[in-house]
Amino acid sequence: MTALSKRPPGRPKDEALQSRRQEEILSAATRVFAESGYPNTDVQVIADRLGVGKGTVYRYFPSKRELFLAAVDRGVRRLHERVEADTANVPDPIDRIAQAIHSYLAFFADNRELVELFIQERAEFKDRKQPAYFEQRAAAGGPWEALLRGLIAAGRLRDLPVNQLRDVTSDLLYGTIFANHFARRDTPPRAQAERILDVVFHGILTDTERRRRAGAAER
Amino acid sequence: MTALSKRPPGRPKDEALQSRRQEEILSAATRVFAESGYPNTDVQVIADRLGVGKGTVYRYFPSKRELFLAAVDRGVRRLHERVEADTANVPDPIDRIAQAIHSYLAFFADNRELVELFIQERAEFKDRKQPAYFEQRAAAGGPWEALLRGLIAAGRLRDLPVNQLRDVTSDLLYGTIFANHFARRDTPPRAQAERILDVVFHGILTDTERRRRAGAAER
Amino acid sequence: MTALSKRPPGRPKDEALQSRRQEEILSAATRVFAESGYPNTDVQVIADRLGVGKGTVYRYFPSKRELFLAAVDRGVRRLHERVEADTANVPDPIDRIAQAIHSYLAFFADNRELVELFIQERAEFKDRKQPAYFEQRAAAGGPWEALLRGLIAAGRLRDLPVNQLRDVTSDLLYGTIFANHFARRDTPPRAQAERILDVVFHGILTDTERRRRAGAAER
Amino acid sequence: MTALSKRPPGRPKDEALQSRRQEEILSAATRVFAESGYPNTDVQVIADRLGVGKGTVYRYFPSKRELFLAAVDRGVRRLHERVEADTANVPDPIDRIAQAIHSYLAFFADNRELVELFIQERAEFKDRKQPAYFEQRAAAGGPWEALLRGLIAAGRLRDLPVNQLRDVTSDLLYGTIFANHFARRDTPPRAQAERILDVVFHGILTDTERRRRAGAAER
DNA sequence: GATGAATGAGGATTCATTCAT
DNA sequence: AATGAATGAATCCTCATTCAT
Repeated sequence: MTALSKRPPGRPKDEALQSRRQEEILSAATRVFAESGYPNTDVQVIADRLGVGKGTVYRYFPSKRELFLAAVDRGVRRLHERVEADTANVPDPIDRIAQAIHSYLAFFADNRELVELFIQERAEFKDRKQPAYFEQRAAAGGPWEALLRGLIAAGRLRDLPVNQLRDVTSDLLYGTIFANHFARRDTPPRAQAERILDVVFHGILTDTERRRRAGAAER
Repeated sequence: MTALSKRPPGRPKDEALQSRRQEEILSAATRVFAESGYPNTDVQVIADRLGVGKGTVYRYFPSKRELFLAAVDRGVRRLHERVEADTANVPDPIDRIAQAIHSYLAFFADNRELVELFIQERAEFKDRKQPAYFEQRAAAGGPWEALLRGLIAAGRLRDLPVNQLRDVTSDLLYGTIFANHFARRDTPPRAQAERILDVVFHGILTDTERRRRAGAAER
Repeated sequence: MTALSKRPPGRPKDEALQSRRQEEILSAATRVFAESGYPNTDVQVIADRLGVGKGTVYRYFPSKRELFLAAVDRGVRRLHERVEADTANVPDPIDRIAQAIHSYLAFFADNRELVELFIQERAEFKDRKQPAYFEQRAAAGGPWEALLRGLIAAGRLRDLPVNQLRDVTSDLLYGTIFANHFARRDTPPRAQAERILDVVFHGILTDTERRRRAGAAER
Repeated sequence: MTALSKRPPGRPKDEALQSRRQEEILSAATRVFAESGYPNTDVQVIADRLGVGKGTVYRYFPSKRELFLAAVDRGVRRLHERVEADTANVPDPIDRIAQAIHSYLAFFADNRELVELFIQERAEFKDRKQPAYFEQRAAAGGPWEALLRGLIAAGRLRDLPVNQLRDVTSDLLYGTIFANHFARRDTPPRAQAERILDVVFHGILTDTERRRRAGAAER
């Protein structure tokens, strides 16, 4: 609202308040859903956690389902923002990949409860065409594919299908955060990122073994 | 029972019936849970699917919860058996790894519903110390670690911590089946296994890039 | 069946076996019902206690309800028989009353579980015109009323309505066995009978007080 | 709340409503439980009787069991209050006893359904250490024992153990209300109290018979 | 006759959602 | 706007009874 616009009569709607409230509710909801699971979560408990009435939660989200999905979407969005922010200023493309992997792991180390939400989304809302996470992954994939293509053209990455590169890496990360969570692993993100990168970049075979297999393949 | 042995009065217990029924119920339950999700599954539906009464299901499993967990455990067991059977006669250890990866992917391609169950187990039964899948993974890990150690000693695998090798590979597979399922990918297991192995064995960098990075690291 | 009667062809029905079985079942049922209460009692448990199949119980009693009521009726009958037997040979009528009271208390001391059954009968089967106990009490009351009338005529009992004498005494006994049971009192029947008789026979007032009240009443 | 105090947002809690509702529910529950018996009572019926939803009943009492026990406790409390109120201003201790007995019988004549509840409590909740009625009886017994002791010291009551006096009287009353209820007797409490008191105060023997027995005892 | 496998009606309880205050 | 009292649809599980063997 600029200084020039006519201020309407009566108490102005406080839009900022609205979205601040919404943010608070989503934050509390994320924690509670992660702790108790979607079906075992009472909306009442979320309200209690916030110190507001149950009706208030319903003023901001029309149903438990919408509240949950909004919490998931918020999580996916925040993940994306984090990775974007952390990689924006990394000049070398391969370093950018490395940084993205580290940011990803660090984000989930800081937001363990989101792993739960992602699982629950899938367990409860099988009707959603695709989980929010995968929608995002598909949507945000373009720039990364371009980056990979560039690296192949530059002779820095092996000439594999871009899809393959992307899927293997994404799946590995995805599996890692699940496994971290389920097996209650507590590896620091930095170390974990390095180990993953070492394998993804160099593979697990020794040079000798690689040559042997290359020879075998030729024959 | 010989002709001479006194037949006890009344209807004889049929032991075979017991376990046949149990198996049938678990199979139907797996499908229904996967389709509808644990909380949305009415035990009545499982019974209907089998053409038996609800009470019959409860004769064999004391609660919906136990039924579900038994279905999960059965799935984990069958996965393990499949991988065991497929790898038992592969002489070369590296081929054995490759075969295990292929079997794993093939198993889940044939039993898509199990991915759902694994998710649901985690979503609903957060109290279980660890999901059945991870318990199994920990329990069955020993032989694979020995195999990896042998390969390192033989100079065929890079001298990385065995843990790292194992976790990265396992996590990658784990992430793959989830992603396959969620993103509704339909890659044939054979092709998918090859792509994964290509990356895991050789990494994604070109030889040139590897040398460059090695040089950079030295300095 | 006399020695002269023609034995019918085929295996003779073993009537004695029938009623022995029935008796066994009632005995077990009495215990289990008393322990667990009617609605919480599984017919299965009664069968287990006897080491027979559930179906067998149903061969002898058409329903859980009938089984329960038969157990109650058996209890009432046995109480009656016990009192009859114990008092039959007591010549003096007042001694006979005293003996009846003692027998009654002794019977319930020996058959605590029957108190439970009487309660449960009333709690569960409010449709029965009157509990079995009270039916019996009404049916068997005649001889006792005659006895009381005789004692009044003989100037040994105060000239009170026979009803009053009977009801007060019966109610006192009835209340006593309930209270014994509920308050887990463990007074020996002999002592308890004596205390009751002392009050019932002589009242609780001193002679002085009785005279005082008699004087007051006259004025 | 003064004009100045800030009224908190939202619908204010109505404390009075709470306890009014609770009382209404207990009253309806008492009637329905008495009519149908605990296990045959559907909470829905209680709600219907009140014209509220089933959920409302559960808002005030966490389970059918708790609701029932609260109804019993309320009954015991009301009985106690009635007797207290009726006897408080009776100066002569023996008259006080007489009044207590009358109040007790009158209370149950007015609240027949409570007899049912007491039975049902015992039949269904055998795990409660002691039925509410007996807990109350033990708890409230002290003053009465003191009163009896005083009367003995004053030479107005026979020198019998206070326990005996109390138990016999209590048991008689207890048995009376049960018998009234079961045998569907409809004696007015005033008349019934008088008959009971007549026996309890003076006993049933004639003076002649008492002397005879005293003489016999001496020899 | 005896048995126990199968059944399904019945009932307690929960909790998302509504709406009067 | 905010609240929390009220609601009733939804669902798990039990167990008396039946009946094939």
